[in-house]
Amino acid sequence: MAQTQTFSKNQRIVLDIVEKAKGPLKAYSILFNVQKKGINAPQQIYRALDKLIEAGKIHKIESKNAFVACKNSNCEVSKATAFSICESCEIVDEISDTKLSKYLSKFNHKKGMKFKRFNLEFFGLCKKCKIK
Amino acid sequence: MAQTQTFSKNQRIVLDIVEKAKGPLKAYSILFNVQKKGINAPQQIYRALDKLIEAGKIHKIESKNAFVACKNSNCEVSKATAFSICESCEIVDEISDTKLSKYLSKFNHKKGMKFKRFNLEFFGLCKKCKIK
DNA sequence: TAACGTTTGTTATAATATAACATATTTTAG
DNA sequence: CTAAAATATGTTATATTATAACAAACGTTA
Ligand SMILES: [Zn+2]
Ligand SMILES: [Zn+2]
Ligand SMILES: [Zn+2]
Ligand SMILES: [Zn+2]
Repeated sequence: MAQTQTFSKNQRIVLDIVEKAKGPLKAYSILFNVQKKGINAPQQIYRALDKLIEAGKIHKIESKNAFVACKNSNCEVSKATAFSICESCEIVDEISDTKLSKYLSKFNHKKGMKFKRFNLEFFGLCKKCKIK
Repeated sequence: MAQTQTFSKNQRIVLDIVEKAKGPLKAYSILFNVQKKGINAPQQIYRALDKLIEAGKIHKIESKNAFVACKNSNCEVSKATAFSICESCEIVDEISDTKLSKYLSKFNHKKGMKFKRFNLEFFGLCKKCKIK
């Protein structure tokens, strides 16, 4: 069972914004959104993000330098993340597919490297953008 | 069969540096390396990189903002890339595993999204770094 | 309450990437 | 061959993303 974790003030503020967002948020857009709450500097955002990522509550979409809330509560997804990304509208969806996750977690490189973690990003066109 | 492609002067210079490098290179490190060859501005590097990536000769390691030469000549890997990354020494290795590639290329998201491309990054400790 | 680790606030700066515009070069088509 | 179009280059400036460094406050524990 996953440990219930307590977060600090800034961490809660950042998590809240990211969870309420419809899509991935950039760090500076988070900053802009929380300036009324007394957070003034990028450091404060990046520090909160670091902790939240470590805790698995937030993931970074590496190809976009943006951040999304984890959809899979109580799972170890921060070590096994997969996303689908629409190249047109940029919508991002976290993929939770047990088979895929198991397949990749078992995958081992020939060169003797044992993997601790992976991140997979799929790109394409979402349903809506295909129609247009 | 893959088309033999001709590259422009700057593109060849950048490709050459990246191919000769032992590991991933950052854009500004490429820039530094080619200043004696008359390339002076980041734009010139990024433009060359864009073309080379499109051509599948170079891949971007998204989690590191760095660039590596493609190991798999004559294949369509730019649409199906996988890398192993050592978290200690940061060595990067392009994975060419037909099964893995097929498995992921066939993978389709439930939400009706058809994927065109994916990028997978595995993290762990390489052989050398495990011993230390 | 003292010591320690964590979080915060703040200023400054580093690192990564793109915009915009003027030229030059190469390719294509009439 | 030659005008037009497409591609590539050079250059300056700027935008975006991320970290360094340091001082102060807070929270926990011994
Ligand atoms: Zn998740
Ligand atoms: Zn879309
Ligand atoms: Zn490749
Ligand atoms: Zn290593």
